[in-house]
Amino acid sequence: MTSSPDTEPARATRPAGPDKRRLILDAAVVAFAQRGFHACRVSDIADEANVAYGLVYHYFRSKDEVLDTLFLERWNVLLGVITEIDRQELPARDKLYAIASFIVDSYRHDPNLMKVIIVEVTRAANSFGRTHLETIREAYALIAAIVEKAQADGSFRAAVTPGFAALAFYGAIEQVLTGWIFDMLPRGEEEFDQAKAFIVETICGGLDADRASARAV
Amino acid sequence: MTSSPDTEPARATRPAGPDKRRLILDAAVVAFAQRGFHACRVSDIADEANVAYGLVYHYFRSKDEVLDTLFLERWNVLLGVITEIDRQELPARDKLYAIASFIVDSYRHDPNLMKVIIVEVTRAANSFGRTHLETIREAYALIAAIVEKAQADGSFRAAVTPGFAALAFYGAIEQVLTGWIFDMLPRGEEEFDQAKAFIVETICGGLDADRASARAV
Amino acid sequence: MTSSPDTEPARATRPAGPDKRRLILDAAVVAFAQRGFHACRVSDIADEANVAYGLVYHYFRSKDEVLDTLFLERWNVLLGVITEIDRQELPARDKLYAIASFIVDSYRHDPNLMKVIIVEVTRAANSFGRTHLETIREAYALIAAIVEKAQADGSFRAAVTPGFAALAFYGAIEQVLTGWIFDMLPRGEEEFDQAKAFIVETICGGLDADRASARAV
Amino acid sequence: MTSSPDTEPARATRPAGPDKRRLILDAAVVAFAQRGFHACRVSDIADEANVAYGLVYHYFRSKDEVLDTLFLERWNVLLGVITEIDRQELPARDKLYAIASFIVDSYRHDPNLMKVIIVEVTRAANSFGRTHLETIREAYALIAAIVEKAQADGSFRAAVTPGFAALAFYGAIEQVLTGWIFDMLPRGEEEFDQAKAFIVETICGGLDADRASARAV
DNA sequence: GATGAATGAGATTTCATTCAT
DNA sequence: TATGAATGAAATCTCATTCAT
Repeated sequence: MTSSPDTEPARATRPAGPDKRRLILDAAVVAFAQRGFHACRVSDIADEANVAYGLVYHYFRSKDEVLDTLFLERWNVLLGVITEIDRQELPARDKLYAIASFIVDSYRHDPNLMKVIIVEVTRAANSFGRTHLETIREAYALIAAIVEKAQADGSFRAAVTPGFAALAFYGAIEQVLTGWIFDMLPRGEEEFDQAKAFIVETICGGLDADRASARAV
Repeated sequence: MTSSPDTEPARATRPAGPDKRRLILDAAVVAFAQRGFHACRVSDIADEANVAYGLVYHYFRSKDEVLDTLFLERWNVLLGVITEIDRQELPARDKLYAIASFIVDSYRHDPNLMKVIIVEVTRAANSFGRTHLETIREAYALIAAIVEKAQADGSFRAAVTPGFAALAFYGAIEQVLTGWIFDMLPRGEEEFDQAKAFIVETICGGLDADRASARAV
Repeated sequence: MTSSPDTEPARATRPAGPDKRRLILDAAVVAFAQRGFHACRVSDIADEANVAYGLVYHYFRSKDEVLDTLFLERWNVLLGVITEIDRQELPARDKLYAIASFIVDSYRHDPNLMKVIIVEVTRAANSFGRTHLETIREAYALIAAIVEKAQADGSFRAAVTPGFAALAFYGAIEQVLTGWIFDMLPRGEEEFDQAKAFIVETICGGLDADRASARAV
Repeated sequence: MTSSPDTEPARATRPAGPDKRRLILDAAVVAFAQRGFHACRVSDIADEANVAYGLVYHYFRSKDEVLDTLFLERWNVLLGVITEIDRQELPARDKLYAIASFIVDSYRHDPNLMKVIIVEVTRAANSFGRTHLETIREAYALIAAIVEKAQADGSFRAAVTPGFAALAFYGAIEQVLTGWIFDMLPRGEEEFDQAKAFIVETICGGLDADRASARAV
């Protein structure tokens, strides 16, 4: 893979040693994943991090800010990765594969974090999702741009709009992650790799045996 | 459309007149959609319904039960509709179109209800989603069965498993609804109909211009 | 026995037939005994009586009034019985025995009612006990009068004041009932009769083997 | 007196200074005594202690736990004292006197606490009394053991069983306290001392002038 | 930096009581 | 009489946040 899913930019700007701020963020991922953001008390985070819960307020203004931080940290990595992928000379299909691959690997690497991001942010229409709407959108836009270019150079059909294609593509990914999050789908190295392929295959290849049927409706 | 999205079975089992229970359920949809389940107080529901909030507890054991009721009512309609669609003599692609159509029309008819169901239940991995997991799964299974039969009769390629195809299909739909819910996508009669077509076109037709590239991975 | 413990004066003033008021009172005894006055809802009484709970408010102004009625009904019977006993030509010891006997038989006849009266009224210093203080006192006064006369005629020693003797006597009875109420003491015909004798024996006979030791302190 | 009634073991295990936990317990005694456990809100306790009511939940899991703590603290002192008294070389009558003395002095020292314990626990057959049944029983058992030994060595008559004698003895004490609690009996140094003597005199000496009448029944 | 005692707004839920039918 | 839908005051308990140490 071009980009590793475990890039942790926050660590770079912080001194080595017992970084309590990082400790708290990592603990928050576990705690939020386990109980959900609302049901998770600040003291649950602190317990998980083995620090006094007053310390959480030393590093973060509020419980919300902890989640905001987790989301932005990770989402910015995603945006960077997509941008980087798009910069390479690759067929659109391979770019989409690389993106799916990065997200699936993100889940493989830290399932709790992806669970929190999806459940508590990207689908939370009344709270964090609304707050971070623009940031979330950027990802769709980058994917749409990839599709758009592919349609322009003829490698993708123009049957659907680029924005819609991006939506469907990302939706398929999120749905697969949701399947894992809910224990509805088996997890494992093989499953992860198969999922990447299937996502791209479904969205790019389509289900129809006979493409003639793929007339615009 | 074969099946109307506004079937309301509960109404049939209740006497006519000022059905306060229905009134409360409908008010809950609005209140939950507006503020989210957690941020919504029982008194918000009561205010919306113009009843004393004690009455909510006369008809429902708890705030949870209100959401459970809303979800089950609607999801059972969905399951019935999918079953009905599958029973008809139609190409698989048309069945999928009918399903996408029903869900999109459900949103068109009552966007708040669909918002609540998606945001508070089908994606709420730590609360209601977990509770209703089996019920949610049934829908995927019904869709997967449609794909499976189509693959057996050769109308669909076997590039991906039926379960996976169902996931991607439903994921695309939910993502489109999420786009509307977040005001990221324009809404309107045209957009709704286009979405139905695009969902099916993407999943069935695929993005690739050249199907040769659609080799199994 | 001189006086039967199951006199029910309320019944006399009411018409025969399906006396719902009586039904509710009897149901209240069961309900209060089972859950305690506070934990018992008005609907529990109604359920026990098999009537709608609105009816409770047709016959009684409040939940409190139901308990008040139960207590007064029974306590007035007790006062009447003690008065009647005192009127007879009997040794004081036998009078005390008759009183203990009546109360124990009351418990034998309707343990729930006595439980409610003791637990919810005669020991409830902050609620009903305070309300009915004067009525409760009358019983002690009647007993004290018996002791006083016995001391005057020399059949009882004057080692303690009559009021105190009455208190100790009634306290012993209530404690025995409490033992039954809590399932700390075995219940049964034999135990009931033995209790009557033991109460009188303890209070009148004393524990000391050597009465010489019974000097005033 | 051998044992002081104001032993406060909890204080020993806590640091000096403004012990808020103790403060809350002491305030709870006042508040429970004043309004009764049920009518007393947690905020009444907090007000009485001059702390925010959230602090009550910092130290105790629930309002129930506050009462449980108060009861157990005091009852364990009682059990210790009775055990200690029994260990001494004393006539049974003097042991009973010492016990009555301790309990009466407990009331003299902290009437509110004894009121709460009797009204809300030892007589509360449907709530705390049931919970602490075994603990309450231990006191009766210790008293019964004293009587039993006295019967064995001939200093007490065997007219009644030890268990019954213990019940009557404790019942007389509780009834006297109840008299004070209800303001039915005058309180004062003289009355307290007289009560101790009267309780023992009644139970041990008996009321009968002529012991000949004290035949076993 | 680090701790956790202290605060108090705010949520759910219960249930006595009223009242239209 | 009899019913039970409707009301809403009030109570417990939770937990984010502050702050003295």
